[in-house]
Amino acid sequence: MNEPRWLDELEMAAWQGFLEASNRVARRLEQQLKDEAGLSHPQYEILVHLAAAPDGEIRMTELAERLITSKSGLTYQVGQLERRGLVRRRACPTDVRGVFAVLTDAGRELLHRAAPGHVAAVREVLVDVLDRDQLAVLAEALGEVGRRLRRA
Amino acid sequence: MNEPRWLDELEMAAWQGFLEASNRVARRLEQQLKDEAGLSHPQYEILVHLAAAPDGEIRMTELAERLITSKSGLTYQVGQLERRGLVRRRACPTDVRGVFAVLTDAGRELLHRAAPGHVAAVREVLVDVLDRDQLAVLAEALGEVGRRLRRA
DNA sequence: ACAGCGAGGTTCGAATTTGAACAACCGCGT
DNA sequence: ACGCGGTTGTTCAAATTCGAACCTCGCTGT
Repeated sequence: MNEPRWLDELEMAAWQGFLEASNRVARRLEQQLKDEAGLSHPQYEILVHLAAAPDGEIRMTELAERLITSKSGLTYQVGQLERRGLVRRRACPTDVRGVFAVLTDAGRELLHRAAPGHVAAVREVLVDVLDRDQLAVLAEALGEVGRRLRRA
Repeated sequence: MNEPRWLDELEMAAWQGFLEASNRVARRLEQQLKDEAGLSHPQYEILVHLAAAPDGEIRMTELAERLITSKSGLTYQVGQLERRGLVRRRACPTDVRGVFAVLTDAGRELLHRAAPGHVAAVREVLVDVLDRDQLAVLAEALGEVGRRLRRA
């Protein structure tokens, strides 16, 4: 506990900016998705990842890692989506324990309807607010931040 | 409902980087604070804001806005901190409805003990990962993102 | 003075989240 | 073959979050 290297002005500004932007953006998108598509952000992300995967299906554990959420949390949300017919579970043929989350037609359809509004919101709150240079630095810098934490 | 403007590669990289970094950083800090100080991140933030305020006290609504949380959420967390003697409530003299959240000595003390480890973690996951130029862009760009959402 | 509009906080119920505990199972090494 | 450590997904209780309803009260216009 000998070296409290505090943050200087620039570091503090970056950190606080990051914190505030994270919270506000998350809050805004949560609301937008709820209003326009009846989905929570975690649920929307599940659909997005499934839609991007081959055959629209991903193993539960793998999906939980991509979504950066707990396994139990994913079990719950997939359950919710399953009740609404947007996702379905499929047993893994090669591993009895394994379970695939599979995007249904209804799920894919809802995603198609929800995506435009969501992208528009993402543009409004972040992408269209910044210029190309800023976007490039964001991608580079935050990409590295994420990558490091992914390993740890 | 005309054709939506999808995100190009750079925009997508920036957005995904932002999302992943937000989640992973939040998750990491949450864990760090819980382990080393027995505080959740929202709780830590409450202490920080109070410590930075004149007389270590802030009105509930004002505090909720700064923390970017709901009023009811703040009521709950202040309740938790109060039970632990880290914060105390004080009636507002000029407005009977008003309530100040006040940092206690114990709260200030715990914050002093928790801060070094927290700052170290912030450095480890974000600040020390980036160079000065990147920090400057982050501060500028995300500052603007936050500012816009604050108004809306 | 006073009615009405809104702000300030809390309370309430419903929805989520997390980690720990569990049960079942895979597959490597001997 | 067989034992065991490590995985997989779910269940469970506890903690947290949110928004809506609510009550009290401050402020403004008349």
